[in-house]
Amino acid sequence: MTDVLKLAENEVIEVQDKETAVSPEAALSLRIWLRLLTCSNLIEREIRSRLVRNLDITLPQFDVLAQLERDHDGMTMSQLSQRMMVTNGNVTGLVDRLTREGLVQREADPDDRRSNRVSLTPAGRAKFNKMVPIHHGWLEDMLGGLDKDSIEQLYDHLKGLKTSILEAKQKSANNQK
Amino acid sequence: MTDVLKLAENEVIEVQDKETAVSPEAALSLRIWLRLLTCSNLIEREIRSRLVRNLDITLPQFDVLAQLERDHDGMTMSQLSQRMMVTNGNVTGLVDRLTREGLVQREADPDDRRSNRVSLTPAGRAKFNKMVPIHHGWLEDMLGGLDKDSIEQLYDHLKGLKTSILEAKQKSANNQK
DNA sequence: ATATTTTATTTTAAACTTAAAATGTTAGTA
DNA sequence: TACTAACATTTTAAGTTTAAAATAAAATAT
Repeated sequence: MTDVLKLAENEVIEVQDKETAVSPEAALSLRIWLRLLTCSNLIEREIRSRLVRNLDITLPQFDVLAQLERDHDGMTMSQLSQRMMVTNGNVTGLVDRLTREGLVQREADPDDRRSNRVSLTPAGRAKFNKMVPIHHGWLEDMLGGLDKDSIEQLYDHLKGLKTSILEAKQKSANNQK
Repeated sequence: MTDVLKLAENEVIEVQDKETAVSPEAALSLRIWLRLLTCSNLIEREIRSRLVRNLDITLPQFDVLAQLERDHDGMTMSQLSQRMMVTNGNVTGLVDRLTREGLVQREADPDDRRSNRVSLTPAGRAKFNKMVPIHHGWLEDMLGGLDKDSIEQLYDHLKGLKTSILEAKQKSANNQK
């Protein structure tokens, strides 16, 4: 029930997490979800703490900058919240704090007085560009143990998983009608 | 840059998320991380909202019950936080709220006055057992679009990913020394 | 044109989460 | 024994997150 990881020089570490704490008889769908969650949590926690320690920014704030970076015209609060997969109210607070830091800016949409357009400031863009290669290096470290083939196959299988989830979501949305 | 999902009866939904908002030229390690994160977020958000709506419990609280369910003797706060992959302080609050609800209980460890043992109350165990099959059904829905082979392969590849992440973690821990 | 509904956003309350500091306890050591 | 380090947990401050209610503007229908 415990992952034992063998490393160089006879080092051994034991890992106890959500996934390893589940019996092998448990349904496959549960086990795969827990393994997925464990991987996701491990990466996310590592990136989160490194961002704060080394680059002085929180993970959600980094995510906002990453979403805004590609759209030079900025985007609305709703678009931003949809891309980040969080609620509208959540984005309000994040953009407030980033505005206070001078990294993003809000502008009224001239055509729709309900909407704001949010975009990077030059300072925000500069800071993000400086962080990108460092962030990328961290990911390379964590995924570096996989050979090219495994990565490609994992990538494809995750595509299938994503499709399955979205189809289920769509079906349940239809049932609501 | 947008996922288009084709369903029965010419239905089409468009999805904008972290992953689809990234260019195909981006490094594979970044793309795979974003796809993994998207899958994880989609499942987690769905489970989270269904737990609150249908079973009147939050996801983190459900996670606590799930961890405690297998150990009839309970476990310490530290063990619990390690398994849940969250900080100690986080667990303190969760256990406080669950104790208030009467679903878990704290007991002093007779051998070590620093430690508490946390365990399910009968009410907590009963509630959890009632939730398990429902929770399982939700997962089956979301993963149901995958054939058996794909699932097995995905499961194996995630194992490799997990190992890669843990090895990187171990290496960076060694560099600290 | 007026009423209704939808959309975009913010606000609110409660819970969650982290990192860091603080507290109390145990173990190891000179 | 007294000092020190390690450990288990809680507390604190700041930020994150959700669901739901509130506000305001735009789109639609009658």
